[in-house]
Amino acid sequence: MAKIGKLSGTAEVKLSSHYYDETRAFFSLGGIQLKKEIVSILQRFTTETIDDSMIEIPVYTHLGDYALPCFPFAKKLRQSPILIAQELAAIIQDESIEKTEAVNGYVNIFMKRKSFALSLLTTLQKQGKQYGSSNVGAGGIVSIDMSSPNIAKPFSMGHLRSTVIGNSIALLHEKSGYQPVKINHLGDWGTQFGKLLVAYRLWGSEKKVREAPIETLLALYVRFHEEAKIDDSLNDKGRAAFKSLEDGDTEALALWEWFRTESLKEFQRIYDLLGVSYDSFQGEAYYNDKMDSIVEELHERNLLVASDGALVVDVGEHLPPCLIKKSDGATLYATRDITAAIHRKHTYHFVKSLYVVGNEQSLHFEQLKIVLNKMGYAWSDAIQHIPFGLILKDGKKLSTRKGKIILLEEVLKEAILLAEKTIEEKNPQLINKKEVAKSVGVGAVIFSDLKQHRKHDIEFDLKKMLQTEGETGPYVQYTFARACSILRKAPAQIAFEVKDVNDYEWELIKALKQFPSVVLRATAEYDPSILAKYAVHLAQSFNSFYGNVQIMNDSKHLSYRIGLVQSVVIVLEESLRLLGIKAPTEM
RNA sequence: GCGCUCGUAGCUCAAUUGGAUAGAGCACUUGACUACGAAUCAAGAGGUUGCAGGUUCGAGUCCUGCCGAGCGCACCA
Repeated sequence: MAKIGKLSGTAEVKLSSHYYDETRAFFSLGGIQLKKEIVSILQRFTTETIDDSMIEIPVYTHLGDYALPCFPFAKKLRQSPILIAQELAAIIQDESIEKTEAVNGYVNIFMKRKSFALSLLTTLQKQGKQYGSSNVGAGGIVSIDMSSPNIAKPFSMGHLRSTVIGNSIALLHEKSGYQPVKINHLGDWGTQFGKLLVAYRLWGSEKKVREAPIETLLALYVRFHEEAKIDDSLNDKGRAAFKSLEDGDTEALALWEWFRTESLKEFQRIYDLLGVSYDSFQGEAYYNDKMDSIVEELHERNLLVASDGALVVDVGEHLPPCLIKKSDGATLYATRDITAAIHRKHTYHFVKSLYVVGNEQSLHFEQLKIVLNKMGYAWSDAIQHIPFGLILKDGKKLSTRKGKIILLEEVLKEAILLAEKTIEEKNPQLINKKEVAKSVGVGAVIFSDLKQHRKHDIEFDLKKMLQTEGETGPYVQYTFARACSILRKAPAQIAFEVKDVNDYEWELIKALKQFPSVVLRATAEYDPSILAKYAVHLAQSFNSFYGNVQIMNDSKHLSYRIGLVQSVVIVLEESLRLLGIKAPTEM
């Protein structure tokens, strides 16, 4: 009943408080600390307690750069917020503040643009790519379970999400001072292989598999499920075949090994395209000989219960029990995942263990954590499911079993082809066309996935995915290339001087200033979309600046504007890198 | 039936975690390339935030109840 909601509610609270701690930690660091600076300035003028979280950035530029809403003080001071704001605005002054205004109960604060800009640009020049880096992770190891495609099946669009989200989360954690360990937990074990073995023995041919491994194996798998609908005994044969595999049948093992090798070859091609690498490929099969001792441990702790011939762990009234062994003695997904979790803890001593796995598996991870907790492992709290929405086609889930599937490789190829055509049209004398087309095409696909929040289901739309205009990867890449182009033509320089700051430049400077906190927030929330949206925002600010301000033909402002462009180049490139997207200097 | 995740412009998504006039992109209409890259920029139009209550100075955001969508609910992973 309501108990379930309560349980998951607790988990949510934990998550958000964790995020809050990291944000806190960030503001106490030496990097960007503007909110804190503002707080300490404001605090001098009132006895009321002011917190970082009370400072906000106004929606409109004409309302200032920062604002303090005075409503929370009203009740205690027994005075109208409008008056409080007026009083505060009248007395606040600081060398970094240009002016303050009281509007509708807000104190609006306008910063001194010149000194603000000078200090930011100086910081950026000094720190370069290190800008936005921090040590909130304090070197802690974070294992990330990601991608994890199933052997003998094609790499589908569904696995794209886990791969690119996981990759970006790893990069973000690294930037924030953690040590990520990327684990590709291959789906290379389980009843499905028993079914595949049966199908291969019944209808398969060695020659065909050699010619087109994945395609042939997929066809066999789909056929199995079609025929099993009519002949249920096939399912029993599949289960039996898996059992014999698990018991070490040499002929079955040889076939399995062969299927696995062929699959890995194909996957590697895609990972090369995406530019994703792994620290471990230990899939489910790796844990085959490690499960007995775990089952034994469960038994010793009196957690195993016999139920309809199977062995289960009771995880509470409101959840279905966690299945450890089937009635035929074979293991299950949960058995392997429990074993893997313990093995990872022993191997990596992680401070966090993340699982970038689809929304639909949240029950499994809930069970996993409870079982580990019942085993006495306090670190079960460090396990965190990072769910994401499904890729839907016509509003429905894609299903391998029904052969309803979209191949990632074909989507990527199409994207690259389109990028090639666009380059041919817009920049035909570009030197390394192929390489750039790859970066842009793949960038478009990755970005279209990362820019929306993880948890949303995505309706698959090839046209949208290949788009290069508007809020897209290629838009950000194009902005970067444009900025690089200016730097190529600009005179080399070291020092710069800020004469004045116009509105276009000011927007850009404020956007640059946000980067470190964006990185931290994206890390803490395991949400690359925050960074992707930021990258678009920064690119928009730059393009607006570019379209309205003469950079090269104004010697008075030249040095400072070049410095600004250099800063944009640094932050855009770093943003794209953290998303796992390449940034060509020309396109 | 129960649970999880959601519901914002025609479409895809934002909204600084409860703050000011709910913002972008796509598509549509219009304007700008002898200033640095037009994969761009500038402008226009587009809204009862699924519905109904509640909490408070203030709700797209929090609470309750409906309606709708997707996913999940032991021998698949």
